[in-house]
Amino acid sequence: MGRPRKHDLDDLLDAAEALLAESGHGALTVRAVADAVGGSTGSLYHAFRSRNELLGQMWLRAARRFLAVQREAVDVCLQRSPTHEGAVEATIAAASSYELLRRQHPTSAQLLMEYRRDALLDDGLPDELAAQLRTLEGELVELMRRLAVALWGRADRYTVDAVAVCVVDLPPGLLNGWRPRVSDPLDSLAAAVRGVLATTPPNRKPA
Amino acid sequence: MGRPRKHDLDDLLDAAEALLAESGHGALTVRAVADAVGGSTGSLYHAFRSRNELLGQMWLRAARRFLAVQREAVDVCLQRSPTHEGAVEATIAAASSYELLRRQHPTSAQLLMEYRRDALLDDGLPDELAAQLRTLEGELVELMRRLAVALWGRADRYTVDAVAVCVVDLPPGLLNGWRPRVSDPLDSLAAAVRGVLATTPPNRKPA
DNA sequence: ACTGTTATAGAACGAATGATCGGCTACGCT
DNA sequence: AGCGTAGCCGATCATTCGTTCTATAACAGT
Repeated sequence: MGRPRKHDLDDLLDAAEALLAESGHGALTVRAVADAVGGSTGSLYHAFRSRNELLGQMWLRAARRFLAVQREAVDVCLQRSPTHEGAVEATIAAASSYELLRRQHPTSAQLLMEYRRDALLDDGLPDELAAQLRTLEGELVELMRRLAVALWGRADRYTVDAVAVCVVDLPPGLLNGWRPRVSDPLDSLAAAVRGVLATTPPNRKPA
Repeated sequence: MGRPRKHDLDDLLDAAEALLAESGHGALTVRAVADAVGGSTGSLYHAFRSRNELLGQMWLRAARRFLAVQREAVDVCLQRSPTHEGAVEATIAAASSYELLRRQHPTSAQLLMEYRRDALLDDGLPDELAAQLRTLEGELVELMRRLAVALWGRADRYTVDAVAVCVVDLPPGLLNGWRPRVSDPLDSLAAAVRGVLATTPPNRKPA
C-alpha cells in the first residue's frame, strides 16, 4: 500500500556514483543527486535518512559488487590449478578484478579505486548499515585468508598482510587511469604482485 | 617599506598542511587557516589571491621538497654503483623517498601521498604558479628519464613509463599508512619495484 | 467513496563557506 | 615630524550546503 516509488533506490545510487565519477567529490550534493534523477531533495530524504547514509549505501553496493566479482575470479583460478603457481595467478586475478568490475559497473570501480571509505563517509552511520559494512569487510578478509592458505599453507598475520598488499594496496595506484599509460597496467600489476609474493613469507620460497 | 609581516608565508602553508593532514580535506577552510596562525581571513587574502592559490602554493612547496629529496637519493645510488643493479636500487630509493620526506616534512609527505593534485586544486591558477608547477613536473620527468637510461640504456616512452609506475604509482598505495601493517612497507615496495623492473622492457633481461 | 499509508514536491531554515571592503597599524624614507 | 606603503583586522556579502517542514498526490483495502 501507499504511493509507488517514482525512482528506484538503485537509480539514486547510480546518479550519485555518476556525479562522483564525472565531477568529483565536491559535486556530490543532495541537490545534484535529486536533480540528476528529476526528483526533489525532499523525496531523497525520504529514501535516505541523511546524505551520509546515501553515501554509505552507495559504498556498500559498490563493495558488494566488487567482492562478488573478486570471489568468482579467485574461485575459478584456485579450482583450475591448486598449485602454488595457481595460487599466485589467483592472487593476480584478485588484484585485477577491479578491471573486471569496471566492465560491469564502471562508476562503482572508479569509486572504490579513487576514494577511501573514511575520506568519503562520516562517522555515525545507521547501525544496520555499519554492521553490513563490517560483515562485508570480514568476507574480504576471509577471501584473503583463503589466498594465503593456497599460497603458503597458512594464514597468519604475516601471510595475510602480504596478500592484502597485493589485493588492497597495489591495484588502485596501478589501475586508476589518471596517468596516460603506454603498456598495459594489468601487466605492471601482475609483475608487482609476483614481486611481492616472491619475497614473502621470509622463510619460504615458491616451489 | 611597509608594515612587516606578522606571519611568514611558510607558516600559513604549514598551518594549511597541518589542517589537511590532521582533519582532512573538509577542514581546510580559509577561516581555519587564519585561526590556526592567529590571523584574520582578510590578511590571508592579502597573502594569497584566493583559497585555490593557497592550496596551489602548498602543493608546489611540498612537491619541491619531495623532488629535492628524491634527486639526492637517486644521485647517491647511481654514483655509488653505475651497474644495472645499482640502477635498480636507485629506482627503489626514488620510490622510497616519500619515506625520507616524511622524516623532514611529515605533512608534506602525507599531502603528496594522500591527495591527487587535480582532486585538491581547481583550474584557473595564476599563470606564474601554473608555470612553476609545469616546470617542476618536467624536472620529475627528467629524473625518471635518467633512471630509465641507467636501467636500460635508453629513455623512450616505454622505459620511462615503467619507471613512472615504480616511482609515481606504487608508493602512495604502499606507504600511506591507513592500513595497519605487520611487515615493513618499504620491503613490499622494494619487492614490487623489482617485480615491475624485471619484466620491462619486454625484450631485455637484467644482467 | 472513504480511509490509511507512503512518496513527492519545493519552499524555507540555519550554518558555514569563499570572498570583499573600509578602517586601522606599523614600518622606511625624506 | 610627516608621508607613502604594505600589511592586518573583522564585519559583512552573496552563495551554497544539508536538513526540515507542510501540503499534496497516488496507490490498496474495505
